[in-house]
Amino acid sequence: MADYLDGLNDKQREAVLHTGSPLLILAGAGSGKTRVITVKIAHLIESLGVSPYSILAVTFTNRAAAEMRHRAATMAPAAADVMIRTFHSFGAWVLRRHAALLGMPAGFTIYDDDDSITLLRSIFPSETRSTLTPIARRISRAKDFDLTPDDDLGDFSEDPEFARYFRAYEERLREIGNADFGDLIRRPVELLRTNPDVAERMRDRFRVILVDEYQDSNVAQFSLLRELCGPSTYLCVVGDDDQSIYRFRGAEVRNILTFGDSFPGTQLVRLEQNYRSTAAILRVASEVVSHNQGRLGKTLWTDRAGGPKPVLAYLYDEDDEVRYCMGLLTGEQAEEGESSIPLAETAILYRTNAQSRIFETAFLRANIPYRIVGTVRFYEREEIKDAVAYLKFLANPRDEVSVRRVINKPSRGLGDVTVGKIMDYLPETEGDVLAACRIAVGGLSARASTALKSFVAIVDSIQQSFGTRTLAEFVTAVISHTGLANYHQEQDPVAGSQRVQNLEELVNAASLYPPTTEGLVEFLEGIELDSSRRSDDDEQPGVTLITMHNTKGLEFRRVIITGLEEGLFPRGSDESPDDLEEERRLFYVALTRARRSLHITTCRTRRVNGRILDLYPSRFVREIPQDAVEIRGAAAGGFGGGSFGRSGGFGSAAAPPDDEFSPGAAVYHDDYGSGVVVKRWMTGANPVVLVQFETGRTAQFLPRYAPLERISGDYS
DNA sequence: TCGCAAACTCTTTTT
DNA sequence: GAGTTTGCGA
Repeated sequence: MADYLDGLNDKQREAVLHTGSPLLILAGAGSGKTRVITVKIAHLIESLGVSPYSILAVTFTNRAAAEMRHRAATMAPAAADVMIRTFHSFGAWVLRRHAALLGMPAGFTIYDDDDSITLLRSIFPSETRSTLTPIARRISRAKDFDLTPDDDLGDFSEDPEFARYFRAYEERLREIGNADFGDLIRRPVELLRTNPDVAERMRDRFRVILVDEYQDSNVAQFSLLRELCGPSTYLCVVGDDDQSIYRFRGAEVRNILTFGDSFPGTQLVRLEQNYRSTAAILRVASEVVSHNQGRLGKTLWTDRAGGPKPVLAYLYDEDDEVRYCMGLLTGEQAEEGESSIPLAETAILYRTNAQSRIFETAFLRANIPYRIVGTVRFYEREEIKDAVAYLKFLANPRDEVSVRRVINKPSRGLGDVTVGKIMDYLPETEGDVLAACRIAVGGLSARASTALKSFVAIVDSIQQSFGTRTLAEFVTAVISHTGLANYHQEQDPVAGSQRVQNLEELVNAASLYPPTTEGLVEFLEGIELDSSRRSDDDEQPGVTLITMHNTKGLEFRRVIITGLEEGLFPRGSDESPDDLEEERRLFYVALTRARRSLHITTCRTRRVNGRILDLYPSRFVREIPQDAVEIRGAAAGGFGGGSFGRSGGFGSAAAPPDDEFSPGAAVYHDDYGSGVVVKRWMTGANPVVLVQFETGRTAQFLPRYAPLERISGDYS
């Protein structure tokens, strides 16, 4: 037996060696999932003689794809030829090859959510961005479910007009010839369904399909798998229903729950031995997730006994939270025997990106090195999107959205009115925007006409220089010719140089591609689909600041999960039981990232959007058995109505009757003094009140939890 | 058409 | 707090 099988446990080995029927590997957190997939790839190639060319491995993130590629190739060099891609990148690969069959230009580029909104705005100029944003989101969601405007969209919107928006959007997108994220999955499905010969060839090529993180697949992705799998395809999916955290973007836990029904004869292998965390950490995680109903069920175990008890810290506010974290980092408050955990082995986790700022500011001031994962993605930076828009326009001359972005950037006197006039000529030019500009020049005011001429001249000169030098040189030329570099430099002298640096990074990235149309398109696709690309590649080791979502697949020696407050995590708004369970799974993911040391913090007060909110510990905190954690901070003293100190477990809140706080009621708050309730509304099941205090400050509270009392003297 | 200021609202998570 | 919309003056 090949030596790569050494060191696998029985279940892992069973999963690797399995052949024949479809296989579902239910892999708990830290159970060696990636190892099993990579060994399986090596085994398929080296022991079973499967051609690497006929293996397709699909992941959800570029990071996971890169890691899998690396590990597989290390084990079996031939694995370098395996197609390992994200779902979206695979979809783009399929589309690129068969674009003509779907009436798309081969040089189509990809619209992100922002571009979709711009497109909607160009179709419905009288609607504001804020009305179109939710529509764009719904369209995107409908596509996740493999739906078209002709399908029954009742589940997506009560608005009967929704189908109209959706249809108009689809029509315009097809005229332009570009694809949005949803199309990267849905249109390949369409292609395979309507072109049996193409589907046949595809199935002939990919004899083995492996899918990672299957619990996060959506309906459209399931459809794609369905079309790709013929009677002789070997399909193996790996996932963990407890780690499904992307429902909001269409992920269907049901895909994994009902996998066996969809693919009859499925074998199930459970990987339940955890190699990552201590028993103390696993206990917390298991207890928390056991509160969920919809589970396949799975018991993680480890033989790694011992390790410090996880710490639950009750803190005053977010500043206190920062101090607490810094204390851990600098070793002042480190747990026994753990003072030597290096910064690079520590991660601070939070629910929303906005929570990172305060850590960033504090760490900068205290000179604590940190790296922040995933806030402003490289491609989403304004200057990058600008430069890319010029390039996209070059790749697809019908790309109205990109033209709208840059036609007046830097400002050359071409406003909405003029742009509208230009676009009116699109039908005459079959959508070619540059041609429309050329026609429009004649029918404009002298000023606008001159401005437009200069834009056309710039685009012309860019076009002519394309292909005459390396792609990097070309991109450099675009950035300087268009005036973008100067524009961003002057626009903001402080941030400007950073922006110019980012543009230089874009040039760097371009140097990897040839100066051909194909090279350009590939370059753009790489940028559009890989948001993990970072502009500041100073990979100095430091604390990791990261959202819980982003930690999937990662692990750290020490993990600090912050902001365990009701309303923040779980996020309170419009919570359905399903939403709540998803939040709980997210907590489970966060907890199981920790190898040895785990801290959980909860604050009684937090500034959210400039307002100070009184908060109550997350219900998830109450789901942790008291004896499973060491409690630090203000827990014993009690606050906010004394709910913490009560016997019978933390969290037996003494909730005042809700109707005490109707508008007009005079109230007294322990910290802010007296005031009047001005507004009262419901957030989920919780009433929220807005109080105007005599000091002039206003604040929102959950009266159930806040130290807020009714006093005599109504104003109503 | 542009730039500025004031008002307003909405607030997750990501390919 | 940020991003967006709206209104006004140049």
